[in-house]
Amino acid sequence: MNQARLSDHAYAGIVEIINAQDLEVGARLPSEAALAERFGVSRAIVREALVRLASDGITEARRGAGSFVKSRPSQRLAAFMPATELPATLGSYEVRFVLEAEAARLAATRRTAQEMAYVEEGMERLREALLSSEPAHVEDMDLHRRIAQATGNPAFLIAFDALHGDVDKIMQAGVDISRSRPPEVIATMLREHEQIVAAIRAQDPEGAALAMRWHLWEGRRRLMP
Amino acid sequence: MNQARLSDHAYAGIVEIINAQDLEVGARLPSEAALAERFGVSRAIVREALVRLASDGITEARRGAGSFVKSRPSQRLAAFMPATELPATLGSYEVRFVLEAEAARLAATRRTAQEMAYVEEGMERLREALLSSEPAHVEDMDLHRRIAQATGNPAFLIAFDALHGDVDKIMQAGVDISRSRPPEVIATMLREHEQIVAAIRAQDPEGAALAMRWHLWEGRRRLMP
DNA sequence: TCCCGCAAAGCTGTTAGACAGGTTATAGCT
DNA sequence: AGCTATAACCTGTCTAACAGCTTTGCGGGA
Repeated sequence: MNQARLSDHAYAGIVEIINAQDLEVGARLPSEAALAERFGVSRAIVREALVRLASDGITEARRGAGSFVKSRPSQRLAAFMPATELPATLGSYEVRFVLEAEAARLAATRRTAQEMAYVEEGMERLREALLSSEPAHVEDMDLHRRIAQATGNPAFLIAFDALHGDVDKIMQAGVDISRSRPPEVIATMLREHEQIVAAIRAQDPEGAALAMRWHLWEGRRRLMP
Repeated sequence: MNQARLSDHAYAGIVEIINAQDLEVGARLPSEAALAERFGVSRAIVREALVRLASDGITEARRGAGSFVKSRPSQRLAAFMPATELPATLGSYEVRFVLEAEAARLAATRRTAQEMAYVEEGMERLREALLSSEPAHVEDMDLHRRIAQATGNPAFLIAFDALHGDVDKIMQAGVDISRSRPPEVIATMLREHEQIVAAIRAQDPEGAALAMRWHLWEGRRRLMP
């Protein structure tokens, strides 16, 4: 791993100030200079942390006035709680069931020819990766992502990418397991994906949603029988 | 709106470099000094952008070596495409339908007494805010968030928070509209929320999901009749 | 010719100080 | 008391510099 930047400490420190001092939404943070002194770093470092906090929607800076709390970070996990602490093998699947099944349904409904080609390309890559019996979790996730994209609705990608870390972890685990397993498992995974893509190709919304749900369900079972 | 920071331009500029020059994952970006010169800003600004890009998982900095592409941002919209450019009034709703309906269902299934109290508290705040005929979009969103939290599954919160910006924008618009509307609209919104909470209280999964879907559907209709 | 080692150049990480331009609070005047 | 001007403070940005790490390239030895 990369060693932590000072601005990461500043980021965490500011979050802790908000939580520990129970700053309400709208409350003003200490000035950049004050924060710099408190953390024993330069103002530039504090600014790097504040820019991240602002882009994470936690704070908001008003020129000349100060930085203000925009939303309490107390339960905003994404930014600083590592994915390992989530009940990932179960938790993320629950969200993926509904999210990706709906994405598959919509992709089947209104994919353009171009989006379909993009999905097919992802399927082809996954096929090659699986048949070479190499770890294929990157290609796997990429195909799911392409399907989300084929909905034409960026909001699906936003939600998908937010879960990216967890999804990644799950698939990594899935690969580690399936690699030490008979090849029929790999063939099954391939078939499941092909059914999803086929339904999208055939513009069959219910079939696509069903195939996606089945695939995710089986995937979870493979992980924790 | 707040006027844009220079680091926002730098952020978008770097993203564009990656896309336009088709930099593969692992490719090296121009040095901070080079980027600063290209954008006509100081190195500090470029660093603020790079820290954000790194925290967004798009780039990775290696001390002494440079910054490298970690994942292609081509379609990672969340970070730099302003929510206004999304088909928010439609797009985000599509995701919220499935996501929040499922959250309501699960909340009804396995909420603890403590989580229920947390939801009730959010409902009470929303009631007060609506009855005082003040803008209540913060309380509105907060209640939805508490329901997502009552699932006990952090992944729902992650997905919810990812859509936070859009949801916020939608609700803001909703408030702006409903404030200039007859009070029966406000009463209706209140009733819809109360039905959702009541279903969760009664541990009625299907009722909760249905009420949530109805509420979101009506909410969208109120925005774009 | 090929390989190894070392030095130089380049890069990120961080600091200090400065100034422009905006906001807030205060002191003084009416 | 109410208003206004001004001073104090804050964010946004720039410049210059240095520490520590990595890569490059050159030169010498085998």
